[in-house]
Amino acid sequence: MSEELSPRAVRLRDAGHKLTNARLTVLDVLETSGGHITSAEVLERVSAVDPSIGRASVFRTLDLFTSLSIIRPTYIHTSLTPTYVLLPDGHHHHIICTNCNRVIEFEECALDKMTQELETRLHVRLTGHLLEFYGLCDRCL
Amino acid sequence: MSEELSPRAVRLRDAGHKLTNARLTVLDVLETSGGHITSAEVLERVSAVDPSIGRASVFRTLDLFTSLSIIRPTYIHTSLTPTYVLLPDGHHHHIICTNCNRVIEFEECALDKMTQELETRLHVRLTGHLLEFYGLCDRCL
DNA sequence: TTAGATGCAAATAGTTTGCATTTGT
DNA sequence: ACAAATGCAAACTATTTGCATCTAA
Repeated sequence: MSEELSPRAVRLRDAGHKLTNARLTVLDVLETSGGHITSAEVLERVSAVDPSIGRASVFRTLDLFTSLSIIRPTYIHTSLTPTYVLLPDGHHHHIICTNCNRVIEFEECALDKMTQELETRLHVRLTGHLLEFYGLCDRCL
Repeated sequence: MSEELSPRAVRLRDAGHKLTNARLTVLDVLETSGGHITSAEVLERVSAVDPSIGRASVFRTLDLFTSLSIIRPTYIHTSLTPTYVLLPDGHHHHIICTNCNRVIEFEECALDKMTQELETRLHVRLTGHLLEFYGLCDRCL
């Protein structure tokens, strides 16, 4: 089985985890999802690709990826289900419209200095971040 | 019933919602909780204060407060339960240790300019934000 | 070879809903 | 007075667990 390994798959393997079919499939679904996806959608797409992969493994994989900071669960509007956000380079930024729940993504990086400052001041090692803004989008103003 | 109204209670009333016993109790529990609290803890403390308040009302209130940006659900470590974070002045910042799940809060405000820049560039009105960093705390390094 | 990961199905837990009743304004 | 909110309990849905089996390294 010699597919191209995505950088995240390498990260996974380097952290000492096996590159199983279930994990690689979930990873691929996440990576081709555009960045925001609910667990229900992951389940659906995974079993479209390979129906033999069980629900439990998908959840176990999502938990594993979360603990590795590969993804991050966040709330968009459903209270019952989180949305998983891929953390592309260990970070992610978006705006959530509190009226229509639209998600607007944006790029920035004023946080690099802040990261360094916090690492020094608080004696921590930071590997990623999520920045969410809440407000009204142009359509809802 | 003429208690002192907290600024958030005023905000609630001004948004056209009734100041019911259930809502004021949930608000008080949140405000005296230190800022991070799960729905289970809210339920527990609310019914310790007034056992006649039903579960459903607590959830309805948490949803209402979320939609008003009074609180924000976020994931700390359980995948099944979110943690509600009070948004003190419409924003909140913390670091989550991905090893021990400790939450470290910090102050900052380099985001004010970013907020203004985004409002202009993307034609949105922003009312709050949540900034989460992930990494290892001093005890886990 | 073997620790780690899986799939299944049943169990669990958290949240939501419908509706008759109550309450804030 | 009356729309809005409530409490109850049942219904629902998402997630987790235990365990025998399988598989990547």
